[in-house]
Amino acid sequence: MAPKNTVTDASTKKVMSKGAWTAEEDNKLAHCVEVHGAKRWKTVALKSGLNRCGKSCRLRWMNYLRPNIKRGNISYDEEDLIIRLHKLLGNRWSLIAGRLPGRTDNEIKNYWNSHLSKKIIDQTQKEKMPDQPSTPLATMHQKTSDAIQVEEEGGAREAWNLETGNFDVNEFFDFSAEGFYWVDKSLQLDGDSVAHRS
DNA sequence: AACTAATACAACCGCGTTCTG
DNA sequence: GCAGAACGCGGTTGTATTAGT
Repeated sequence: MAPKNTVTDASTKKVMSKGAWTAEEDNKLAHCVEVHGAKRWKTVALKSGLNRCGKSCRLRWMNYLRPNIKRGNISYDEEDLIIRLHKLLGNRWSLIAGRLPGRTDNEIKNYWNSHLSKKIIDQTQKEKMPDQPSTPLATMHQKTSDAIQVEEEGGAREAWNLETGNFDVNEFFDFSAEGFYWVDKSLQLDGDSVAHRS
């Protein structure tokens, strides 16, 4: 029987390592990605000499080793943006991460699950109470809700399909350019570095 | 000091989508 | 056009660390 920290790769039948990455593995992976590029993960996994599957290599690179990864606390602005984007996009973490330079989908997903989902629930409960306190989170949450409500009531834009309850992301973002742009300016952050296109 | 619960985050897993031969 | 391989995403789990009792 294979040890607990191994897994058998379905395609090669090889027994692969799993679990936490060591500094040595990180170095090997980083070097191999430099040579072969961050695309052919099967090749990277093979050429690196690591006993890891391509999937694992990709994940490690994307979430930890990639250049320009921003580590550390999520700022107020970032948190604000995550909340707004989640309201619009739901659990589409990679899309949300694409809007936050240096942040990974995994990091945002973790942050949401451990911090924000709880905050939102607490806030929702408080909002049911009269004379709710005006916390920054409540304000931003309300602002987003208001923006969406205006869309619904105005009916000028049909991002929300009132019959089906469906939401069309393309009505809020323009994905045609690299990155994406706010179509709805009301949801743009103050001082947002990505320009609003009109 | 020891134990338990809560929290944070890295990594794994399964599945849908896209690519390639 | 099809099948298998590879990729990418979101959900979930595992574990180390911290806080509370």
